[in-house]
Parts: sequence; C-alpha cells; structure tokens
Amino acid sequence: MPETIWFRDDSRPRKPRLSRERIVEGAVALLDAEGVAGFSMRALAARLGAGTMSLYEYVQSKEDVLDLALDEVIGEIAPERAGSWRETLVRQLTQSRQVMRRHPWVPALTATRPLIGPNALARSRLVYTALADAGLSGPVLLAAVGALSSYVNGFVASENIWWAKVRTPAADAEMRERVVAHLDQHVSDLGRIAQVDNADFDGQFLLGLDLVLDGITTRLPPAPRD
Amino acid sequence: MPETIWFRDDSRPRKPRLSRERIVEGAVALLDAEGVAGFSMRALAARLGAGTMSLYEYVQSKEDVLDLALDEVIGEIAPERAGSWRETLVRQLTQSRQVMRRHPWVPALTATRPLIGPNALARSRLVYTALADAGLSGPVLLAAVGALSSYVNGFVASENIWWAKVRTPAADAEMRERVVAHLDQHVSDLGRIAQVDNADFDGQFLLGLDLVLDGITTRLPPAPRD
DNA sequence: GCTTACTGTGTATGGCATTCATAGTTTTAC
DNA sequence: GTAAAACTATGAATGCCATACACAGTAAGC
Repeated sequence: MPETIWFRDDSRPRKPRLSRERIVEGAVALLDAEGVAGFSMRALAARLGAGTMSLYEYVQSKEDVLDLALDEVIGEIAPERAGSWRETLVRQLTQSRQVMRRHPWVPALTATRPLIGPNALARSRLVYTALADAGLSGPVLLAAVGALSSYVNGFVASENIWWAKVRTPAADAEMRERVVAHLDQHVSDLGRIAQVDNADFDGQFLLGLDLVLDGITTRLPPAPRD
Repeated sequence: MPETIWFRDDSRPRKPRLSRERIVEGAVALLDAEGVAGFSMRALAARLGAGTMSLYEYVQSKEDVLDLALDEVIGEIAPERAGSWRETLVRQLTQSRQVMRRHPWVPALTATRPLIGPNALARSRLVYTALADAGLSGPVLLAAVGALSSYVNGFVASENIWWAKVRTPAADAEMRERVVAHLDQHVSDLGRIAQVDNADFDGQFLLGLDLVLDGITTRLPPAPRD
C-alpha cells in the first residue's frame, strides 16, 4: 500500500528501503533483544517495516542472516596490536569476551558454524601473527591458537549461561536456590571454597587466560640475544 | 489400535510401551542421526512407534528431552582416576572429547545449557578433586577448571565443524576448495606453514591440553617433601 | 515508448511445539 | 466383585515457523 501523494515526500531521491546492511543491522538488534530462539525472519522483517519475503532478495536463507550477523559483531573487535605479543593477545581476547558479553547469542552460533567471514579471518590472523612473532611455529602454533580461542569461547559461553540465569526476573530465585543446593550437595566442601567470589568473572577470565599464556610461554624457543 | 485377541500375547505382564529411559535412548539415537536441527518431538515419537503427545507424559518439553539426552551421553565418560592428577585429567578429558566426537550435537547444547545433570556433576567433581589433590585451591582452582573444560569444549566444537564439512558427501568438495582458498588468501604463508597435518586432531588435542596443563603446573605450590 | 531488470510482497505449503479434551486400560479401595 | 480413581496414550486444533512461487509496481536502458 503506497502512501497517498498527500503525505509523500518526493523531494529526496527514492532509495531502496532494504539493503543487506539494514538487514544485518536489524538482525543484530533482534538477536540482542530476543536471543537465537526468538530470532525469526518474520520478526526481523516486521522490525524493518517490510514484508517477510522481501528479505530474501538480499539473502538466501535465515542461515545467511545469522552468518552475516555473526561476522558483523566480530567486526567490533579492534584489530590493534599492543606492545608485546602477550599484551596484544590479552587485549584482543578481552575484546572478544566483551563482544560476546554484549551479544550473548554469539557462543551459540560459533558452536556450530565455521568462523570464516572476513572480519573473523582478520581477527584470527592477528592472533596467529602475535604468536608467530613470539617465536612459535608449526603444530605448536596451531595448538596455542586453538587453546586460546577455545578458552575464550568456552569461558564466555558458561559465563553467559550464568548471567542468563541470574538476570531472569522473578520466579527463578527459587530455581537458582535449587541449583546451588544441587551443586553444593555434589561438590560439597570443594565447591564452597571455590565459590568465594564466584561472580568475579573479570578476574576469573584474566586468571585463566594467564594460565594458558603461561603454558604457551613454556613452549617458546629460548630468546635470541641479538 | 489394539491388536486382536488372536495375535495378542497375554502371558507376560503388560508394561508401558513408553518410559523416560526409552525416550532418552531414542533421543540420543535421533540426535546422533539427524543432529540438533533435525531433532523434533514428532520424529522422536515416530521412531518410538508412539503418538507425539505420548511423550509429554514423561517429559514436560522438548528442552527437557535435550537436557536428559545431554546428561545421558555425559554418563558415557567413565569417572575413573588414574595415577597422577595429570594422568587423571588427560584420561578424563580425552574421554570427554571422545563422547563429543561420538555425539557431535553435544557442543551445540552445552553452549546454551548449564551442565547440572547428575552425570555432569559427578564428572566435574572429578576434575575439581584432581586439581585440588594437585594442590590448587581458591580462585586459581576455579580458573584451572574453567580453562580445562573450556579448552576441551572449544576444541571439539571446532573439530566437529571441520568434520561436518569434510564428511558431507559430494558437492561440498568445491565448497571446501573455496573455503581453503579463502583462508589461504588471508592467512597466507602462516596458514600454509600451520596447515601441515591440519587434520591430525588427536595430536593437536593432546598438544593443546599439555599446553594448558603446563600452565596449571606453574601455579602449583612447591611440592612438600614429606 | 517499449522492454528488461529490480524491488517488494501475498499467498500457500509443509513442518514445528504444545494445549486441551478424551478414550482406553490398569490399579486401588471398599 | 465392582465402582472410582489413576495411569497411559492419543487426535485434533492453535499458532508459530521458513521458504517456494507467482506476481505487481517501479526504475533503467535503448
């Protein structure tokens, strides 16, 4: 239903209302608001003020949209180097974590999708080069990259699960009680000791990252003294 | 449609055709065969020779079934200790990997679900105690557990993605070519060096695990000489 | 001015989880 | 021994969903 001439603004040139950019932007917003489960092509189209089918002009499937949204938010990571290789990695991976916190749906997607969009490749390249600069190569280099990115993904995935449980508004207080009791029953004294400051995720993240980085450090070739 | 008396066997006591066990068993089989995307209550019921709604007598929702299936396969990990803490962990986490390889849908579920089923708790407890025996406690203990389990989850998730791409029968040869080319273009020489034996996942897994374990070792208190 | 391409959409198909009412069967209670 | 209650299983209906297809309005090219 085109608007009647009485309300239309013919002065500016008519541009296509939709575009891949607008779709991706809307998809990220919708995913942020509703999560992967609440994401649908219908809802996305509604948010963009378009018919559902119109999206398929710019994208072949829902999967495409998810792939694009994923690479889009990965682009939020600034691909900067810091001083040392270690600083570069800490900075880069901390930013990865922040992206995944801002967009809690990311881990669910990365668990089933190859990360081969342009932004993802650029970021992964940075990690490779940092470790190569540190002196790693061959299988150990691969293993180090794998250990680091796996750590970050895994950490934030479980962190997000935790937040999702905490964040939920009301009736889950009881549910949380029960889970904690459940855990206590099994993990007993160990759990209680460890649970000191259970929610200091920032500290935990850096602590674990240091652990992995220390492990990597043990594999560095002896520093050349030039 | 009950069988006519002419073919019925009235000798043994009539048991319920369905049960939570049968449902979970069927769910695991279905997930193995069709993956998370192909899993539906309808298909599960059909596989069990029952009406869809019958499942809801034993289970409240599809989510329940997935939770149960997940904990079920985690139960395949034998909770044994080996000699040293390190051996125990390598053994335990290697088995985790094998379970996730046998049931490639697991990472997709663990990415969005808390692992608080009975089997999961028992296995996680084993990891905690192994590290506590090694001498860790407090936040470092937590970080070590997080680093290890994150590493395993993350590693197998990307490994599974790789296998899924490779396994697909025919037309994906071209697709794979394109991905590799894409990667080469971005990662250039680094990628090529690292890609030596790219598919030796067993070795890669142990290499990365050693890396993390070495990092943990650096945090152990000095061994008491009693 | 005619044709061709582009952008956007409505409808239809087939699949999905889940609610509800209900039927057949077994167990229990008197 | 039978009437009532509980258990097991189900079909139909609701309201989601992704997407194939045919088609309309609009702009661009010649």
